[in-house]
Amino acid sequence: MSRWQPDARERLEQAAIALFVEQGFAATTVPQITARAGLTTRTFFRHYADKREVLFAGDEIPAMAARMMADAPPDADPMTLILDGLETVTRTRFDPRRHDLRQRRRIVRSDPALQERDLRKRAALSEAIRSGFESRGLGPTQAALLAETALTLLYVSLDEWLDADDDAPLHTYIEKTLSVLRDTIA
Amino acid sequence: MSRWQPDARERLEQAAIALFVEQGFAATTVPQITARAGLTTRTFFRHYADKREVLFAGDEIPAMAARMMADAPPDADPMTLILDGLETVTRTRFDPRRHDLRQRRRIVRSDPALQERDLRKRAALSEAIRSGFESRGLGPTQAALLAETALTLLYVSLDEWLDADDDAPLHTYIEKTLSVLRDTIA
DNA sequence: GACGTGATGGCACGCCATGTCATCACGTAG
DNA sequence: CTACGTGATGACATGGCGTGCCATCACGTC
Repeated sequence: MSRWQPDARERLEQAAIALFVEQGFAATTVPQITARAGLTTRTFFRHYADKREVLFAGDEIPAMAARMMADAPPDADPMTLILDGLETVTRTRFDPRRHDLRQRRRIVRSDPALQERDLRKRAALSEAIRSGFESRGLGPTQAALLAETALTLLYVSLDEWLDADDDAPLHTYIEKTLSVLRDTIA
Repeated sequence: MSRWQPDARERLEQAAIALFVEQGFAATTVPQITARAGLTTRTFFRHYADKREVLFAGDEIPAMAARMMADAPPDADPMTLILDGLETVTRTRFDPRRHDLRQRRRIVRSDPALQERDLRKRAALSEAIRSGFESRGLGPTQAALLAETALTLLYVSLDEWLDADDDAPLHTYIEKTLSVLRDTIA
C-alpha cells in the first residue's frame, strides 16, 4: 500500500471542474478543491501554478505543432502546412473530446479571468507556429500572419463546431471557414 | 483649497508606470504605488479594478469602432470599412503616442499577467467589431473572421511599427501587412 | 539495514481585492 | 447663514491567493 492514493493530479482536476460547475469558478476556493480531492492546499500549487491553470494544464498542442513544422519537408507550401497541421491536431485532440470541450467552454465563458488564460494559451500556440515558420525561412511578417490566421481559423471554426449538433469533424468546419475567409478578404 | 490634490487617477497611473519601469510589475506593490501618489491602497482599487488595469484603463477604442461601424453607410464594403476604421483609429490613437506605446509594450512583455490583460483588451476590440458586422447583417462566420483579421492586421503591423525607427504612420504598415496576407492566403 | 529520492503535510507570511463605515470639502436650497 | 446632500477619500477588517521553508514518510537502491 502506498502512503498516498495515486493520480493526485487527476483527482484535483476532476474535483475542480465539478466544483466550478456546481458553484462557479470565483466562488470555488482552492481549499475546497483540495478537500474534495483529499489533499492539502499546498499540494494543489505544486501541481498547478495557479487556480486557473487546473483547467488549462499541458502544452502538448504547441509542442505538437512545433514538431510537425520541424519535420515537414523544406519546400512544403505554408498554407498546406497549416491545413495539414490543423487536420492532425483537431482529429487527435479535438474530435474525440467534443463533450469535454463544450463543458470547458461553458466554464471559461463564465469568468473573465479564465478567458484571459484561454487567450494566453491561444497566444502560446500562435507563437509556436510563428517561430516554426521563421525557422523554415519565412519572413517575420509572413510568419506572424500565418500563425495568427491559423489560430483565427481554429478558434472561429471551433466555436461553430461546438455550437452545432452534427457529427462532422472539426476540420470540415475549418475548410469551410477558410473558404469564407478567402472570399471575404479578396 | 480642496481637501485632496486633483487628478488622483493620473497620479496613480504615473506612479505605477514609474515603479513598474524601476523594479518590475510583480515586484511593485499597490501600497508602493499609492504611497508615491499620496493616496491609500483602498483608493487605488476605487479607480482600477486590479493592479494590472492601471496600464490598460479605458475602452474608448472599442467604443470608437462600434460607433464608426454603426454610422457607416449600409452598403459599405466590409474590408473597406475595416481599413478606413483602422486608419482613423491608428491616426488618432496610435500615431501620436508611439513613444508611450513602446514603453508600455516593454512593460507588458516583462510579465505574463500583463500579456494576458493585453490579450483581453484585444479580444474586447475584436468582439466590438464582430458585433458591429453582425448588426450590419453579415453572417456569424464572416463577422468573426473580419473582426479577427482586423485585429491580426493591427497587432502584427503595430509590432513592426514599434520596432522600426522611421516616421511612417502605422497605417502604411497595415496596408503592407494586408498585401502580404492576401498573397500568403491565396 | 542505511541512505537518497520524491511526493505530501504543515506552517508562516505577504500581497491582492473587497465590504463597510467614517470623514470632510463642496455645492445648493431654504 | 445654516442645513443638507453628494462625492471622493481614509481607515479598518477580512478572506483568498500564492510561495518559502522544513518535516514526514513510503519506496527503491546499495
